[in-house]
This record gives sequence, structure tokens and C-alpha cells, in this order.
Amino acid sequence: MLEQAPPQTLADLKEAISEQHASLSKRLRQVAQYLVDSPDKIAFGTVAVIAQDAGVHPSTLVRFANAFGYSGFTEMQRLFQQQLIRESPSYSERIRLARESIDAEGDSPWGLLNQFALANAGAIEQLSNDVDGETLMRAVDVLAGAEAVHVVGVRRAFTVASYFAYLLRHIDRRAFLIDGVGGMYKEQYSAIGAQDALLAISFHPYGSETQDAVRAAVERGVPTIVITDSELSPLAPVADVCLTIKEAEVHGFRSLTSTMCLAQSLSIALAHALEKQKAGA
Amino acid sequence: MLEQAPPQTLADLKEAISEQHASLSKRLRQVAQYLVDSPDKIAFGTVAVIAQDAGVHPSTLVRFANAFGYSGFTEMQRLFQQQLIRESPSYSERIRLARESIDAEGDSPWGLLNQFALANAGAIEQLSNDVDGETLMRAVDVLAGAEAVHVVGVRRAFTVASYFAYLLRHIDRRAFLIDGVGGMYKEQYSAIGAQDALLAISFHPYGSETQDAVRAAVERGVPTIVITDSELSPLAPVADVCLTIKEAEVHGFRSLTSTMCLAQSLSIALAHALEKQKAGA
DNA sequence: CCAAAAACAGAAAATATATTCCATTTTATT
DNA sequence: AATAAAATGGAATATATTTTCTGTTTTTGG
Repeated sequence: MLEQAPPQTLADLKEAISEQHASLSKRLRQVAQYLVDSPDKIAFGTVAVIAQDAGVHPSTLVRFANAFGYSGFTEMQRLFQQQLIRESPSYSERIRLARESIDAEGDSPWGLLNQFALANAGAIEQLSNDVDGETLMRAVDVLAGAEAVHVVGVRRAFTVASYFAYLLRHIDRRAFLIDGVGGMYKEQYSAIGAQDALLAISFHPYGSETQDAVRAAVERGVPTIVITDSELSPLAPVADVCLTIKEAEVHGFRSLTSTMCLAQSLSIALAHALEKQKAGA
Repeated sequence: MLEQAPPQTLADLKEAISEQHASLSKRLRQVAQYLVDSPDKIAFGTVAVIAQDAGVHPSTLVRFANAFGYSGFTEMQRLFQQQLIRESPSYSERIRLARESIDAEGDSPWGLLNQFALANAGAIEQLSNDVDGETLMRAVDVLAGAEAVHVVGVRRAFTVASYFAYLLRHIDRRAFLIDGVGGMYKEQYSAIGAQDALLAISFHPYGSETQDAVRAAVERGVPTIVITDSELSPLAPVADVCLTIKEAEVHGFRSLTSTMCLAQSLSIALAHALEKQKAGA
């Protein structure tokens, strides 16, 4: 494979890599993987170091560069270096854009992304301060003790519910997502067994379907965990375990990232707890 | 002038330079000036290039490094390189600390939450660096020009797909979630109209349902946006617009928060674009 | 203004680094 | 299963780069 004009920017190179990826040999694919996964490491190290890190022979790196039309590895490496130089046009341009769009009004897509990213990162950092370790542990206990976990959430909360269902199944818990397919919410939450647990996610304005499901569960003595956005949520008083999450808000739009992060943490914590339980028993 | 322990960070070195600046000889001051003024250029180039750029002899650079206690120029150069590496030590350091503390107190749920929160916050902060503003804008354009938007994603990506569908509907776009209810994936993506657009989310191992949907769309000339986790994704080469997201990873578990943040930003950006479009028309 | 010491530039030597070549292994094809 | 083609790893080579050494120039102190 020979190219006449090798890509002159990292973006172009990545594009070329993704196009030709299928037609590359095993080792060359390995290099491609490393290149796109950790481009930063390419910029500095010597071929020897990079090759070792990527698990290939030095000469493979040179061959890879040649395959994409460069005279050698060094020539290709320049692209990765340029990317890191702060004075590269792209870098200063990006900073300028960020300033402009954040300070001014910022409805450029990238400017918005910046604002959301900043706000969400901040909110997630706060997350572990807001969540009580004790409560979290009780939630894990409930989930660990249940024969099956039913998850409910509508509208915005449905996204989180589906994630929970995915995660729980992934760690070999029996999980049922109450999704209302066929208009059968009632039928679905009526099927919750006495040994099961209900995990409900609900944000303002607190969909009636979720509330109904929680009430039905509580009435039948099914342990219920609620994840919601305020202590004033109608579900907070009735739940066995209640976790309240403060989400980021930009331009009046609430995020979901903190809740998603909690979902993941809770699931992995559950997995650990189950492992320990199995080992102990 | 001889030092026993050379500065180990760029900040320390700069401090040392400013302290000793007065007692340096002419050429050495010249080097100091250059080092402080344009540290980025030091990181890469060879002594020859840097020396020429700074207007001094190569050996002067070596003498300068020796004067501050380094064995040679190369050793000092490392400080400048570390500075440019993106993985800012602050986050990785904090994650390391969090991991340590969790090791101490066992894998408590709250400890895990801490780790995930830190990792996710870090990844989201990185998000806007990794996403190209140009590409983002093209994505908005495609979505703005479509009569209806079909969203597809399976397994882990389904969560994001459902969020996108929710968001798009929320801003009064016609959106259809290809969810495969009733085993009708094929029927669902066959219903995509020529004036519509397809938004596909796919992560490793790249579910076949999503791939089929994208291929069908591309074949029929339907504009397709792909959100994926690597340039090597099989969907990357065929998509009209491809956004690759680097998610946080803790204990081998990939997050979704960065992608969720992108979803939100993209949707709000679309809303803004549509408003502007309506006002202009 | 002169002498001594330090600083300097240039060239040579030493080192490290990338690249090429070739034998061997792996993969694809008949 | 056998052969041809391609890919790979290792060693040798070529190249580039840094560092050291030395004669010369500049600075400093009397």
C-alpha cells in the first residue's frame, strides 16, 4: 500500500487510518489502535519506547508510517507533536472561541459544549459530597438482598432507568425494566414479587406512572429505592432508601450525568458486595 | 555555580532561574530568557534548532543545563515535555489518592463513588478538547436540515439513544427511537425517509443492529451522524459526520457521562440553530 | 591598562536513535 | 496440503543528536 501525499494533519491521519483500518495487517492494526487511543504518548518518546508500550517491534512503527506515505516514523511523529504545541493555530483558536462563547452568549455548538462540560464536571465532582455513604450502603444492601430488581423511570428518568437495567444485567442480577411497552405499566409493576426490590428514578414533575409503581410496591412491602432530585419529591417520604442528586443546570436545562455516575457506582459497588458475599458464604 | 539536586518540575526550575538570573553570564541569561518566554518550543526541537532559535551556540544550552545541576540538556528538556502532556497530573494524582483511600477502607460504595466521580469529571473536562468544533457544527446542520431524526443504539448505547430521542422531542424535533420492540429493527430503520437523518450511537463491540441500520441509511443516501468511541469503529468511515468520544474508565468499566454531556450540548445547540433559522426566515 | 579567570564558539567524539535489510514465520491461495 | 506471497522480528547500518574538549575571546579585578 502506497500513498502519494501523506496526511498533513493529525485529523487527516486519523481519518485515513479509520478508512484503511480494515485492510491493515494484524500488527499494523495494533499500531493503529495505539495511535488513536493514546496519541499524546506518541509525541515525545523514542521509537523504542513507543514500540514497547504498544507491544510491537520498532521496525513495525516505521513500516506503519511508510504505509501511510511518510518517509519514516519521525515525519509522522511531527503531526502528533504539533497537536500538543500550545501555539498551534488550532489551540489558540480553540481557546479564543471558548472565551468568546462563554463570555459573550455562546450559542456556537462548541461554545455550548464547553459550558455544559464545565458545569457537568463541576456537578459530578460535588456528587460524592452530596451523597451520604451510609445511605448508599443501605441501597446496596437492598439490591443485594433482592431476588430480582425492577427498575422504573419515565421521560427524562427513563434514560437512567434503562442504564440501570443494563448495568444490573451486566453484573448478573436479574433486572426488569418497567418500560410500559404496550401500555402495560400497571401489569408490569404488578408482577413485582415479594422477594424483589423496586428501583425508581423520578425527577420533577414526578411522572404519575413512577409514583403509582412505587406506591404499589410499598403497599405490598417490597423494598424500594428512590433516586430523585429533591427532598421534597413526593417519593422521598415513602421510599425505604432515598438518594437525592443535584444535577448541573445550564440555560435552564438539567443534566443527567451525575445520576448516571451514581448509577454506575452503585452497580459496581453492588457487584463487589455480591462477590464478597459469595466468597464469605 | 553548581547545584546538588536539580529542580524536578518546570515550576521549580523557573523559580531557580529567576533567583539566579542576576548572577548568570550574558549568554546564559539569554538562554534563561528564551526558556521562560517560549517553554513550549523547548519540549520538542533538537539542541541545534533550539540554539539557533534562541541565538546561542548549542553547547551553551548544555552548559546552561549543567549550571542548574542537570547531567545534560536532555534531562532538563524532560521537564518541558511533561508540562505539555495532556494528562494533567492533578486529576490522575487525585484519582490515585482516591484509589489508595479505597484500598484502605475496602471497596465501600462511597469510596467507589468517589473514584467514579473524579474520573468522570476529568473525562468531561477533557471532552471539549477532544471534540472538533467544525465537526460539531456539521452535526447540527445535518440535524437541522432533517425532516425527522431517527436514533439508534443498542445495549450500552441504547441509554444514550433514548436520551437523544427524549431531548430531540423536547425541542420539537420529530424523533423516532429505533428500539427494536417486537423484534422489528429492520422494519424500523427501513422506514427512514429520504429527507430524514439517522443518528447512531455505537460503542465497542459495535452491535450488528446499529451497523445494519447505518449501512441501510448510507446506501439510501440518508445523512448519518455517528457517535462512537474510537476512530477505528467500523461505523467511522461510512458516516457523514463522526464524533468520537473518550469516556472515563475505572476498574475496566467504561462510563457514559461524556457522551451524555455531548448529547445534551448537541441538542441545545440544535435548538439555538433552529431558532436562529426561524428568525432569519 | 594588564593579567587572570571565566565564558564562549567551533569541531570532534561519543552516544543514542531511526531506518534498512534479511532470514524466519505467518497467512492466504490453489 | 503445498506453494507463493505477505508480514514480522532481529540484527546491522546509517543517521542524527548530544556532549565533551580545546583554543580563543570576553569579562573582571587590581
